Amino acid sequence: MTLRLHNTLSRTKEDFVPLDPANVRMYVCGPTVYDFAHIGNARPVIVFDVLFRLLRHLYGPEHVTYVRNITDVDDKINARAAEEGVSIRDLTERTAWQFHEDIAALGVLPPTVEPRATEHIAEMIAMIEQLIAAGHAYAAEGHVLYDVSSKPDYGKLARRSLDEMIAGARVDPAPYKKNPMDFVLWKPSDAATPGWESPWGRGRPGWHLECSAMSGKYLGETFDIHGGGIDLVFPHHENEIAQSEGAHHDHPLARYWLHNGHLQVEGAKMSKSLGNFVTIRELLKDWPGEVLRFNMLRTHYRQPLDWTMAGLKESETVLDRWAKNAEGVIEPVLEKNFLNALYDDLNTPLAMRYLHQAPAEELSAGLTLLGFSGNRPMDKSLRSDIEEAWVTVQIAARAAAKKAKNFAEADRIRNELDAKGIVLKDNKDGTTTWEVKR
RNA sequence: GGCCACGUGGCGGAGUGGUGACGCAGCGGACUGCAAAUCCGCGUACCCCGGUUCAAUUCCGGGCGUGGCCUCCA
Repeated sequence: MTLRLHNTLSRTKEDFVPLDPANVRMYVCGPTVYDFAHIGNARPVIVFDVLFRLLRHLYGPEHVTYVRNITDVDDKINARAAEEGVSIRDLTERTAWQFHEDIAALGVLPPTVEPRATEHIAEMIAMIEQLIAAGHAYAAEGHVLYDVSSKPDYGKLARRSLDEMIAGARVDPAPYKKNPMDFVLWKPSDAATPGWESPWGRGRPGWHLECSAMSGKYLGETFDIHGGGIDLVFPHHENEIAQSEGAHHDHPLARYWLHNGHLQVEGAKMSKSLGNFVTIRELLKDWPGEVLRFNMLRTHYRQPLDWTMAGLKESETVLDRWAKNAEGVIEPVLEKNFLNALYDDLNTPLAMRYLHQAPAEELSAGLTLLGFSGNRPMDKSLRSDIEEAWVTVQIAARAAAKKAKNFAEADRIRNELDAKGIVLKDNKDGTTTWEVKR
């Protein structure tokens, strides 16, 4: 069974054949660091982490290069820094740090390379020069713009013609643009805005440029997989293609384009105006990171996902049981049906189906491949107000009461604990364990 | 307005031109002093209307609904 991936370029599933099996290369668009990452941001991070792990399994850990950037130059960053009265550097450093903490809690492996936009300004300027030389870009009033009419296949990823785009455009075209769809590669910065010296004056790069510059630097002109959220198909990825292919003699940028679906929260679009913006950080206060990860993988990555409290509870129920069942496995075994499900365009819900009736060895191996520790202890740290020693004493007292057939006292203790959110479980072997109730 | 996804049982969620995945919840049983946990067993579905077909939840067309993109966005 070979790996098959849904390619946005062709809108079909294709057999995955790497350019170089000794160096499988993947690029995923990372966060713009100006605020806490929300749960929607976590979806591509988790989904492509699973793909990263699967590729490492298939080709060997040392034969996969995964690049995920950090965007630390952006007008939203500038605005937020001004708002908070902090330096841009402080804001981006702090936010990047928070992002790393959050996704580490989700069981996400660090990528091979995590480049930052501000450290690749020279590469971006060089790329602009290549684009101008190739006739794909022009300077105008301190800006440099990409001339979309210079690339006949512009729109091939989004499957939209220039005419359609222009007809649907709702923004006023800037006067210095030759074509309303031309997009910015470089724009001027005033004294208060971060900027770098360039042949076109002091300025800063356009949003799309950094990904082209950094993917080219670390993965070469053509690499295997490019991933991101479905909203990035247009304009971001379309423009990345235009830039990279324009600068690289039309060599294709990436061979497989993968896009994850969006998520909703309790049936509604996540938006600031609805006040239902959920950050990873907030969720981690109430749920173990692995539960969030599990909840994300219960739905196929291309499907829309409704993020709900009920879903999280169900995820925790199943994951707790699995963790218990997989405990103490010495020799994990990857089962064929499970693997084949993942090979079929990362069908994690189907893969989990096989885990449900898998013996402990297969369960353990499956959980590990999906990025779960496989023997997660019950996370009691979420309720710091519970004193474990006291609970242990209460359990002992109840055991004594039961032995003396004083069931009224035994039940009283159990009820008291229950009122504090502690549920007792009498195991078959005569021991009693406890869990935190939700 | 233009382009594009999705619509499966109480809930979540795969998949398939013809035998009702799987999970959660629920119900019944075992176990238990009684429960919980655990184990065994059970039920209910394919948005609407046409079309193609011996046969459609699955293919095609239309409708409705939800969401995405077209402007910063995972």
